[in-house]
Amino acid sequence: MRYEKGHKETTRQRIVEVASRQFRARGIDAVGLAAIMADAGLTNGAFYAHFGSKEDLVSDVLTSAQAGRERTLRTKLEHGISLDTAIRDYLSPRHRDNPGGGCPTAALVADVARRPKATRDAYTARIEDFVAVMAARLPAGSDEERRSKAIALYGLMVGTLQLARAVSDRGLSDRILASGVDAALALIGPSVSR
Amino acid sequence: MRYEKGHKETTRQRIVEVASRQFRARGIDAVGLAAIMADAGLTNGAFYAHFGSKEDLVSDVLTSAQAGRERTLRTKLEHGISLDTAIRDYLSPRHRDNPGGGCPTAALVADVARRPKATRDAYTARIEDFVAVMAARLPAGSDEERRSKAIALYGLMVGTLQLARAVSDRGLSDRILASGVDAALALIGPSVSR
DNA sequence: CTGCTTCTATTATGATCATAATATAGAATG
DNA sequence: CATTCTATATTATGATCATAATAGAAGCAG
Repeated sequence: MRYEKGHKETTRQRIVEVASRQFRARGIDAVGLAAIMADAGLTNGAFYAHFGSKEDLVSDVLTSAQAGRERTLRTKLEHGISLDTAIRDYLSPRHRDNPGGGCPTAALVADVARRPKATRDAYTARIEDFVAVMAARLPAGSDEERRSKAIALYGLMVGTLQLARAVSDRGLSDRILASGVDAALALIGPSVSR
Repeated sequence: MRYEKGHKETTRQRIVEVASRQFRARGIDAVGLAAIMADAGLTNGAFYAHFGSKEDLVSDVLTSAQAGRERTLRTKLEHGISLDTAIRDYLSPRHRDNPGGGCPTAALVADVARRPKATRDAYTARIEDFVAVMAARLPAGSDEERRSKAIALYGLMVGTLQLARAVSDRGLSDRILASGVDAALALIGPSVSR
């Protein structure tokens, strides 16, 4: 049947959103197209009306999820929320316990490293933008120094969150998060609004 | 046919080693048992003479790989290699370009977070030991302070290496590694042998 | 040197995978 | 109002998945 115009775009976005959540929660390779489509209220075969391949979807998901994260961070920072607070939110039990709705990089970096070049190209561009947003908020230093610090800070946050998620002992996991916060704040140096 | 005693244990170890490399290189879910067994010079069905399930193998691989890493680090440190050097080795292009032979945590943490409790329990114990080895080499501070720093340091190293691997731009990747080294050294503070 | 035992191979299972061809409903277009 | 167009459904493809049952070959115990 033919649907009202705009329907296809809506459906496509729904597929991306559903896939985004499932990929982050269960890993890219662990999620089949059938599961994604069923969750989007469609069947198997409808997938190829929207994407050329699963890899195309993966690329789309990574791009939109990371761009969404960047937008959220920028909005927060523009509304006066400190970088310190953003770091504490990132390394919070709430974020740790919600991988499906959380940072796509923390959930999928290792997976990204194994994907074809086209996918990694798209991801790389989003990472550069994201790091730039963080760097702009860092106190003191040359542009290159701030950029370097932002990169390491992001690496610290991503790695720490992943460790906190992997470990099965709740107490240890909490301490991992706390250690990450301490180190992150030490790394960015004395900030105006602590 | 019946083989000389000890043969089974040898074969089992070979399976673990092959799986360890493949898991780190391609991700746990992306590697099938058939590929592992073929690479070990055996066929599909021989697997269940050695392991009860794929998950048992995963648990074994994580444990042995992380324990191996800890042993290597401890040996290095005991032979007078500085923590700084160990960090530089970890965040080197060589390590980045050899995921299959590198740190199992950098390659598989996110995967571990999605595994059943038994697997995560085994992994958690290995991580605690690993962090203890690092903490023992940190300068100054109380035991708890050193432990906290060691955790964050490991998180920083893991996350940075992952970012360097995911990004498709070689120059950016190199800069990510360099930023990670700078931040790591800053984090551990002034050390005796820089 | 015969027969038991054990490790591995062979083969089979049904499920699920990504991908694709065909079918159909119904809105858009004339 | 008839026709064309298209988003989705249905169904099928062959590959590969983890797991399992059966078979066979050879070291070792008697």
